[in-house]
Amino acid sequence: MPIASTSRRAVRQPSTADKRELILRAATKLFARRGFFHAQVADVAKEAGVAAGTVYLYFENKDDLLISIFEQRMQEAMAEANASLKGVADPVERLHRLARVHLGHLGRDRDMAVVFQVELRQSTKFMERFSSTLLQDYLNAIRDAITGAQHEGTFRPEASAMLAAKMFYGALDEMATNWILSRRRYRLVAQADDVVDLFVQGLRKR
Amino acid sequence: MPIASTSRRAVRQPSTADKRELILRAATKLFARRGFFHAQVADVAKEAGVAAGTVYLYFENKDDLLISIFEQRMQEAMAEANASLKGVADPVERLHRLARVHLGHLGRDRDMAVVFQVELRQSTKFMERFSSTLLQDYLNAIRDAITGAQHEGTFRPEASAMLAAKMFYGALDEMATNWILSRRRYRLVAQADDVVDLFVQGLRKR
Amino acid sequence: MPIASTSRRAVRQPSTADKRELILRAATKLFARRGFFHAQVADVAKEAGVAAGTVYLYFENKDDLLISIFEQRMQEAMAEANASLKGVADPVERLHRLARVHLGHLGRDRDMAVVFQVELRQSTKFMERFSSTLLQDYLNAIRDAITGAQHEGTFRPEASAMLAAKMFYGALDEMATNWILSRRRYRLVAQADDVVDLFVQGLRKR
Amino acid sequence: MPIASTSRRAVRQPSTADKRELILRAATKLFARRGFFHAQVADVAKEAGVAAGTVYLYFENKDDLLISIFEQRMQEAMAEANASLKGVADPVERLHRLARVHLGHLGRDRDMAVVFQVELRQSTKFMERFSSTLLQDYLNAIRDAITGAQHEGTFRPEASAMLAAKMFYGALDEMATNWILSRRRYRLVAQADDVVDLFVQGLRKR
DNA sequence: TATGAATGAGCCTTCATTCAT
DNA sequence: AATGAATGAAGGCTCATTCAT
Repeated sequence: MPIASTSRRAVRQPSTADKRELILRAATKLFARRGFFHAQVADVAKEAGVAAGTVYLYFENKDDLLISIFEQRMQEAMAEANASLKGVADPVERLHRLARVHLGHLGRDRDMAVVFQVELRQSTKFMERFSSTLLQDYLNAIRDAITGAQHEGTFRPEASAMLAAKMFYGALDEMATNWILSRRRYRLVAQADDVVDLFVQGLRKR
Repeated sequence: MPIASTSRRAVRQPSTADKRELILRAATKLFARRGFFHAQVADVAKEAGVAAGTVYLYFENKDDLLISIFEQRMQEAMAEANASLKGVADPVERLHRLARVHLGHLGRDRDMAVVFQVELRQSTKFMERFSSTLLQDYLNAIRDAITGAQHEGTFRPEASAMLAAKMFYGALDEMATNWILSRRRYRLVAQADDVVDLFVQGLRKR
Repeated sequence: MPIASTSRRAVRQPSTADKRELILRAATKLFARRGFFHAQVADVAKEAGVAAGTVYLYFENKDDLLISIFEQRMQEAMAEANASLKGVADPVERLHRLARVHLGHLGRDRDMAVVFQVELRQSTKFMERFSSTLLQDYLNAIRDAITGAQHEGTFRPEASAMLAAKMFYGALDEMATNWILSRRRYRLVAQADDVVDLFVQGLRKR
Repeated sequence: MPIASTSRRAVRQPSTADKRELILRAATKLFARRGFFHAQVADVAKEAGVAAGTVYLYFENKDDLLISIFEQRMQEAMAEANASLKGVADPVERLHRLARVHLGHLGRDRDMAVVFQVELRQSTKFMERFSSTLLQDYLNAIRDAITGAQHEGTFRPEASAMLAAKMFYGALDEMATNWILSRRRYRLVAQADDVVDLFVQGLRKR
């Protein structure tokens, strides 16, 4: 037993939370590489180093595995976004921060990105669940920044803030999808500022 | 064989092409409503009014059904796009035309839109196939319009045309996805011009 | 091909009804010998000479297999009973006929008897289904014979006809169960008359 | 902790025997309500307020649980029967006593009755075990009473005592099964005397 | 061409049992 | 003695695909 150990966790005895996370990572990897339907629960278990039945001690069923990946990672991304926005008042800067967190988060873990950009969209069931809750919050955050900029006179007041927010999200989403489908290996987050700039400036010469 | 009949089509005997189309429509409907994996080939056959085995006279396998929906409809959309662009020189107008064809095509058949926006994205296998061919052509068409506008001095030359093209596509794609997931029933194509305008003008006040 | 074949059935091409019966017989055999829960559907299929999936073309699920054995055989027994009772007015003789059909039917097919006496009673679900319908009809038939004999003055009027009917059924049922559990091989139906006689005469000396 | 406790039992610390009984009661309840195969050992443990593993400290396996219920309760019933018969010489009265103990015992605990009348009969394995030992003793006791009555001249000598014994048992068994399957709530033991009377008198008018 | 009954590989999930603590 | 997390064998059922007619 280590001297001055600060917690029992230090002895590397995998706790319940550890094992859940372990299975979630294994599922992310296999879902990303084989696709949700072609990945077998037994293989997820093997990848996680546990028995097949163990998966069912931590998750309801195979669907729950996919949903849990989404919820777990989304929650982490939300926390990251909130931290990044804290104390930032300038609407344009807030858009930059949101774009950086969005692409930064996905760009950090390719398997997870594949699950988010591909596997989670395989059925309207998952998509509706996603789009009606967390995505709505995200779109609202974008829209609020845009409205804010309109109120302070930076953005054109006649543009529909919600339409613009969806376009903004769609553009980032497309960047992410392009990244996972591309053979080239580039830093996804590097595109964040350019995307925001183009959205703000528009294409037309002034 | 009828003697003076000009074609067998005249007697409304469903021809080979008719039956293929029939099955494709049935598949589109069921894939859209139940999801590709949950839709059964036997049900597609029943919906089309043929026997299960008949599906395999027209299509290799279940995957081929999905791919064929994509290719068939995409081909039609491409023809529509080319017709719409014919003789139009103004780059900004070309962007408008592309957006209208894109959203117009999807907005005309909800089941087909679901297949395009949801079911076709359920595996990187389909997505890679899609993005490396037809999508590439489409992105190039957008990019060319943008480059054209840059050359004629309408658009800012420093903006990356390819990045802008992807953003443009991503924005339209998001409009389509929002439309199929929304309970509200609105005309998707009506958003085409606003999307293009915002892309061209940008958000910032001049 | 037989010369004077009266029907297509004569060519021994197993028809749908044949296959259903085939599976039912295989299920009866395996359920009787291994028990319903320990018998596997795959083995039933193998015994019937069909693929596992084929069982599900004819039956909903494993439970349905058990229920169908019951309903099929019960229906046959009912027909036999009705034929045997036709034109017989004497109540005591009717009791004899019922007992002979009851024990005769079970005694003719040991596997089926095991399913009826053992496997069908493994859950209140099956038992309630059984006892609330067909068994009720059977008990009523016994009771009616008893009531008839009471009205004509042969049987004591103070005895409860329904209680007596249940006892009568219980006694026959016990004979059947004893028979299938016994190592000795005797003719079950041979006990029918003795059981009825003892019921009618009682044990007490007159 | 009480000061003058005379024994650990006094503080209601469940002893080994207590816990075994606790688990047996829990098993009886769950087997009766869900059926032996659908009841899970883990649920039996939960119902008994112990951990799943604990069940295996007291019983070999799940089958042993069912067998133990049978043996435990049967033993109690046998003791009850012996006490009830003690000092009773009249054969007819002995039959009355046996019937009353039989139906009285089952009628006192519905869950246990379900286990005896339904769950224990789910396989020839259990049934053979049962019928070749305890049931044999019981049948012999009935038969002996009948033979006794025949010797003293009360019962007809030409009736087969063993056949009559089985019929007697079968009739009581049917009463019990009817009781557990009936929605009506009546006292099972109340039927004991009527059953015996009818057996002794017979149906025919004298 | 068309049929649709038959196939059988494949997979999710359950749950009795074990065993390190 | 007691725990309860972990195991992994087992099996019911589905469904894409085939093929004799």
